[in-house]
Amino acid sequence: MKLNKKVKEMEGAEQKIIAAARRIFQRKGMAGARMEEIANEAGINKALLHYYFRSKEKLFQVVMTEAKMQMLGRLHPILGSEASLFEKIEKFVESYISFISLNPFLPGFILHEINRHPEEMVKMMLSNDKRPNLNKFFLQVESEIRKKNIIAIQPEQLFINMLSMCVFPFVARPLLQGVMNVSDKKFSLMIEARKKEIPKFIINAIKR
Amino acid sequence: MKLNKKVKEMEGAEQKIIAAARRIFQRKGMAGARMEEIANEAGINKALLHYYFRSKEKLFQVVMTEAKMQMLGRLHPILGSEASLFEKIEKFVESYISFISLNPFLPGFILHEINRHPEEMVKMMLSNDKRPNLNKFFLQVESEIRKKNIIAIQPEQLFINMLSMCVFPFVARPLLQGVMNVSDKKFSLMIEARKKEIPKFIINAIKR
DNA sequence: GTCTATAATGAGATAGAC
DNA sequence: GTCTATCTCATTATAGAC
Repeated sequence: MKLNKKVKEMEGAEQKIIAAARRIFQRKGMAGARMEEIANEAGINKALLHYYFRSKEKLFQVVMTEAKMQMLGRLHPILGSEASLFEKIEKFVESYISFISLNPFLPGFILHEINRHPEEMVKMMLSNDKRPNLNKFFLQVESEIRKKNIIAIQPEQLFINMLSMCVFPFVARPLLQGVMNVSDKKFSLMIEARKKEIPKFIINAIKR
Repeated sequence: MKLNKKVKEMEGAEQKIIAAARRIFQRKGMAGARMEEIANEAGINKALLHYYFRSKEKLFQVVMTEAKMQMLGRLHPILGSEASLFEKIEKFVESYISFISLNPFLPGFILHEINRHPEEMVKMMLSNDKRPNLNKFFLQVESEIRKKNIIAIQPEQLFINMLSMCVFPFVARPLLQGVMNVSDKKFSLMIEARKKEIPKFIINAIKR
């Protein structure tokens, strides 16, 4: 779509709009976002939004498609790799938390929008191209169970536990900070610590 | 507000409206909900909504206040009780999952709205009355660590892990089902199983 | 491509009859 | 208390000048 010539600073209006739309949509959701707000955030005019993207819906689709690819695209490479199970868990947690730290509103955004249109959204998430390769991971877990290296656990449950512990703190951050009475600074440190703590926790939980 | 005389079936318009507002707001959020939709869901007229509750905002506050009390009110009784740590974990997980199973959209609703207005919302959540009594739980964890009954772990991290595993599956249900290719029926069974699986998982992870 | 001005629609809120 | 009809304003979208 654009010749990627070193990608200087501002890539023109189109990219500024997408960047702005990302920020606004991710924080407020499709229904809560205002086209004018996005225009202001991008430092341009409302009419330009419609010039580049025909409608709010279209602009939303761009942001959502990108979001979904980022969140799901990261599942495959690691969980489908050839690494050992424990190594895989360590790599996955570390990499997933690192990524979400850079896009903290992404998970909440996706989850909220999916709840508003479960059928279409899920179909859209999975149809396009690469359906996450969880089977390899699941088979590996079952194999380790048979070899008595880990306790008996449904692979799906293990996966849910791992994903929950990685993602939930971001989705629930303000609430958790409020309930536990924790500062921004301390919470960030705790998130950072979780990159190592979660794998330890999981491996402790399942190893024999 | 009403004499609770056996609470027959339909409790009049006011209750029907609240019930409808709950369903719509919880699924679509404040911004995504439509007054007309709520009216239809309640089987009454738009104007009646404004007769009973002056505005959309007021109606929203009713639903949100109720929601917050239900979610946070359940933290104290169990985590602040006199039970042993392991027992407490078992009780909490079982009870929290049971409750959310009956109100599956509640967590996502609260988390989304908090993200839209972090300051006010969190203040509102914690001000009113009972701030969750997590200190007792945290001290208990530290005591068990000193007694070498469990491994060293930051009590906050343990709490986050526990809450994540309980709540996240509901927030992310459609996505998880899509990614793991699991039917409604099977997912419900998995949730039910988690009441026992999560405590086992946690206790395995922390016990010496 | 980018703007200003304006049209078109959507949705919350009110008036007034019954 | 409950309804129909209507008002008002916010927001998406377009027209048209530059």
